[in-house]
Amino acid sequence: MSFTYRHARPAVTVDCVVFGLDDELLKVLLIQRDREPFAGRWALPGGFVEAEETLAQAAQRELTEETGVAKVYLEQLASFGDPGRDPRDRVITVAYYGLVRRLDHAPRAASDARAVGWFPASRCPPLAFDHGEIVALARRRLQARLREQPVGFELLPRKFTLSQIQGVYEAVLGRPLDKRNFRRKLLATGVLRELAETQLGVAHRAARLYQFDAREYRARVKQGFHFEV
Amino acid sequence: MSFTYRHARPAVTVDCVVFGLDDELLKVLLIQRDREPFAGRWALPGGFVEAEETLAQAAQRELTEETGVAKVYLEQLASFGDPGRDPRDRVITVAYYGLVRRLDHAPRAASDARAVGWFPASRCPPLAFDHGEIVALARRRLQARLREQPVGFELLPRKFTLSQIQGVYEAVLGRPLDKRNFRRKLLATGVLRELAETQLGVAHRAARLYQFDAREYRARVKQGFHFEV
DNA sequence: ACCCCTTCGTGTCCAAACAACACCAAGGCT
DNA sequence: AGCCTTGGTGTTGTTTGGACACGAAGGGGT
Repeated sequence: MSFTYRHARPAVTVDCVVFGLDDELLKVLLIQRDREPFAGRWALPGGFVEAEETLAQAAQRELTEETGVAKVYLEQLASFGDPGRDPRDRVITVAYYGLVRRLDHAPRAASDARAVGWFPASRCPPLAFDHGEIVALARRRLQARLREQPVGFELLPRKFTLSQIQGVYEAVLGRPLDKRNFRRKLLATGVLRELAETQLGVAHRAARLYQFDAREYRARVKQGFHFEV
Repeated sequence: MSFTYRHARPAVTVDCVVFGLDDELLKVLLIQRDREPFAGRWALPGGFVEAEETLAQAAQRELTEETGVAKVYLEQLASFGDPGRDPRDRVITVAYYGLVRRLDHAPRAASDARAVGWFPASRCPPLAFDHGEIVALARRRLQARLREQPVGFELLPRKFTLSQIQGVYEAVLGRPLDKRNFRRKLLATGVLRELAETQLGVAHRAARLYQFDAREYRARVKQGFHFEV
């Protein structure tokens, strides 16, 4: 029997919630839709899954097609499939969230995006479909992940100061942290490599630069180490 | 333009990883498939999403249709959609995981299940599709959830002893816990109501019964309380 | 009636982790 | 030279976490 075909098939899409940091403010990358439904509305970059790609590949591809942002750290968030979430038809979307170093990427609108922009994560414009809900979930997930996985570094340049990484945590968690306690705890994880360099071109004492040591991190994880801040 | 129809549509299914407890051993509810592909193989209960139901509803429905197990605590786990995970066709599945009080349910095979059975979570038979991978992820998620959300009670009768709930934690986490420390920590959360009753019909000193106080839990959460064991 | 066996229920101490807290140093700018 | 900004550093008191042992209760068996 053609069991496979007995059911009306929903369309399947992927959507990406991409976070970036800007002046210590957490922002989300959005596109302005060029087509109905919701033409002119801001929305998450995303689109239909093609036949021969994985879900994660589809997310990367759609993100790049619509915004020019490529090679991003992406992780699956959740799927949304309420009937009626898309007025056209039954559409089930698999949402991903990701983090980028904003300066490494210059988003440009393409594909069916009329424009691209960064918006404060806590104050997005009204979004198309149920994308507002997806962004809200992504923020909560990010907050939880940040404390248990070394993902905060993805928002910073490869070399960063301790003050910068503290800024990341404060921006995402939304509360100030104690400088001394934060440094002690983060350095105690042993996954930061202290560099010989310091900042350049700042109008005050230059801070030491650090780098996340992914190799060391993986080695420690293998031995049961659990990152936590 | 019929943008909606430009893409070959994958089929969308839901699958359920239902955990239950049995003699302090964590088990998973599986069905034996009656049809190709993988006829005769054990697999997760699940099936195609219908047009007018949410994903969560589809999960509950399929679970009940195939195993008779109804009204289960279910939570979305993740989606799996690699091309080739189903030999028939492109199939994307949204996986859910859930917890049941085993004594409240007497599974019976139905629909396209030839048989139903409970298997130790750490020693399942070879499973159809990528279901082994899904079970593995569900176990990891359950371990994490158990420590941060009061979900362990879902595996026990409504009234339980402290030794029983400790057994739940030991079964899921896979390691023994100290009785006095565990009790101190769990009671300190303040979400257990101590009942006037004790166990009946045991051949030794009867233990006091407790009940999870969901109302109190929600009230505390609203005030920023974070359950943790 | 007595003993036995099993499970219940309880408190202390030490170690580690955490939170609060303030001042001098460096270095560009005017 | 002095100013202004940010960098970098330790101690202390409090809280939390983990190790650890024994008498009490109560049904079963003799």
